[in-house]
Amino acid sequence: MGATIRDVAQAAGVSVATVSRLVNGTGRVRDDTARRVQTAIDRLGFRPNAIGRNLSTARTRTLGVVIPSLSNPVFADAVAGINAEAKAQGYTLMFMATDYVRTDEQALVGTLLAYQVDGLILTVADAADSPVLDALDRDDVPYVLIYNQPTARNRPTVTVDNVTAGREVADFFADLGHERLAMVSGTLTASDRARARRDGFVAGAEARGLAAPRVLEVDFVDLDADAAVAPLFADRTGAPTALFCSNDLLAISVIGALGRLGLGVPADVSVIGFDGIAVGAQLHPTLATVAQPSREMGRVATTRLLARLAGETAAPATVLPHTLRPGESAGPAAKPCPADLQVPFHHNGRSPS
Amino acid sequence: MGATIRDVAQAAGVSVATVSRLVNGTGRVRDDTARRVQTAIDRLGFRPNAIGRNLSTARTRTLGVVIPSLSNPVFADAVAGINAEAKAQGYTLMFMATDYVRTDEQALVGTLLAYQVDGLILTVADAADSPVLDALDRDDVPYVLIYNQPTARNRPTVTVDNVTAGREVADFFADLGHERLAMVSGTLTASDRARARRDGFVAGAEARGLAAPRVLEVDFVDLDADAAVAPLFADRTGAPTALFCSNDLLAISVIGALGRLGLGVPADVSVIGFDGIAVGAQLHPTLATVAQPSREMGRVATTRLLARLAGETAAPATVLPHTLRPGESAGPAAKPCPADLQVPFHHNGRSPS
DNA sequence: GTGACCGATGTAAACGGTTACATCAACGAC
DNA sequence: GTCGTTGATGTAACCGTTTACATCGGTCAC
Repeated sequence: MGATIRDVAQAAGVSVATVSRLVNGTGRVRDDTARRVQTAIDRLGFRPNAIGRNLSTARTRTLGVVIPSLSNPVFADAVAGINAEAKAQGYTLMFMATDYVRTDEQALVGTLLAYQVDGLILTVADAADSPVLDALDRDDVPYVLIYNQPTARNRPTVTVDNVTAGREVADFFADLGHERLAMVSGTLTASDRARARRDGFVAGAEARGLAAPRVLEVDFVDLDADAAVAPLFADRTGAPTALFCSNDLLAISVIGALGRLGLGVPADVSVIGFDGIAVGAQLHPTLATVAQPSREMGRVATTRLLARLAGETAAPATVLPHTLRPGESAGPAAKPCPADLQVPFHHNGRSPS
Repeated sequence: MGATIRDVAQAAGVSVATVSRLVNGTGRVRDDTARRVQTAIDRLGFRPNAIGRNLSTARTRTLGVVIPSLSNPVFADAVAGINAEAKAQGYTLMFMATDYVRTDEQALVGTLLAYQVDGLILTVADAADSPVLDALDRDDVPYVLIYNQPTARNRPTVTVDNVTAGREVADFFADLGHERLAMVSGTLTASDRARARRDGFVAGAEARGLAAPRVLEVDFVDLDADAAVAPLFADRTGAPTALFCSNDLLAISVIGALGRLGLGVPADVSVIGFDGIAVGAQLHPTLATVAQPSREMGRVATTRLLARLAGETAAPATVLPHTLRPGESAGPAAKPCPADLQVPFHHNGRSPS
């Protein structure tokens, strides 16, 4: 296809070493020689083959990224941040999505490593119990985790404090007068951070003297929100008045399902999500959420990884600040007067058959 | 870092050729030899270096992807489709986002080519006028466009029929009784498809005997929706009652801005978007939109690209079906004065029944 | 004039695979 | 016994770079 360095060298009447030196700016080249070589480069449309370069330098200036899914804006944002920082430093990304199939992590990372990526940025299902990470540690491959919960293994991680955030959500609800809390979470075994959020939430509820929140685990990948949410409200009198969803996408689906169940948000049920995806602020009602600085997390993770590649050793965990962002979807608990309790359900337009 | 094929060969007491043949399944290897080699591979944790392989085979089994942004779910969905198909065929992705900076396209594609991607899938600002595509054509680099508008150059493209879709939106509004239409679009020069949608929309309005829609061009990247939308409604009597937004993200922002202007959707203004991103169906009001099969577009584009890599030549443009998906954000025009009601000065071509 | 030094450039050996071709043993046909 | 064939394996060139080291004028101090 393209011209090689040898073609250029021949055309310019110099050796390949001279061309290489000029192209990379290593070593000095006399001005008139440089001009001659440059002319040849332009004429032949020479573009150095990165593969050849990588092979001889054993570095690719490529970063591997493995995330659960691109369809969730929270990951798309992080990747955007990674991409921006990587680009700024002259690195290119190769990325793969696991689609939440935990057992695929290994193979994806394997592929990336075969391509000799210089380092990896990943979100795994569970950082505390991960064959992939064990393998990376064993082979001394540089990597940084994002979103994952920091563990006793002291793996390099960029994250928010999920436990505290969960606790704050419980406080938030308690401050609004809610007494019966619940959580709707994606598969807990597939997400260490969801577990952390739950732990904080449950602990927070307990600290405020509230009944232990019911925790509903749903299949986030192909979600039937209506069916998933229904059981929570089968028993009307004991039904929760405040729902913590483990992520915003889930919260949005849940709010839709609640509407179809005839439950108003926030009139009957308050809902808060997690992530702070941009679209949440555009919803009606606007989505209350715990916002994570996703783009920034991607940026910081990249910075840390590149620092590590440059030989520096850094702290195991970087914790970035989260923000509990109130929204119209979460309001004060309905006054617990008996009258209210009798009319908790207004059915939607569909005529009963 | 890892063991090389030579290490394995030595450990197993065979030549590198034998190891290579076993690993790739090319050529026969005696059973006991195979076992010996396999043992060595396992023991050393040998993983073939893709760089070395690529250099000698001149193929990388890597696809380059260039899209405007990952933050727009419509592109994230397409990438998910590309990723799925590529993975299924044993290809890996390298991708880059232009962040709508048109002049960056060239450099990004250049980087990808330096990495010797086997082919490219891209969405450029304007397929009819694109130095990047000219260069790719000249160098005979295989690529497939997605989302872009097919042009006279017959470049391989996977898309929906944006013009027809735009016309259908005008029809849709007209059928609902709207008479004053407008469009809010991202920068037209940065998007050939936005132009096509506008052209169809304007033509459709004309065909129905409506006044030419006002077309508002906004900076989509950092959008101040409130300021952008305001001028349309400065004169409230002449203000449009139906708004076509060139994409869903824009529509969502516009709906928010309308609310802050005190305008109800759809009571005062009907809004329809374009793309069919999943979150639209979860909004309140649900977002009317022209849905494109984004994931499928990514999948098909990948299939076509891989076919091209396998030597097949395919049709220039694949047009996938779009769907005008009604939603609560678009409703009948508010009844004007009774006099107007009696004088329907347009009809839809079908005979009244 | 000689030797040290210097800057510009060339030579050739990696890097880690693939693969055309060579080699070699075993076997059967004659 | 010779020859041809076949299957298993080895040898070494090659892919496109980088780079340590060699080379070669020229300049300068003495």
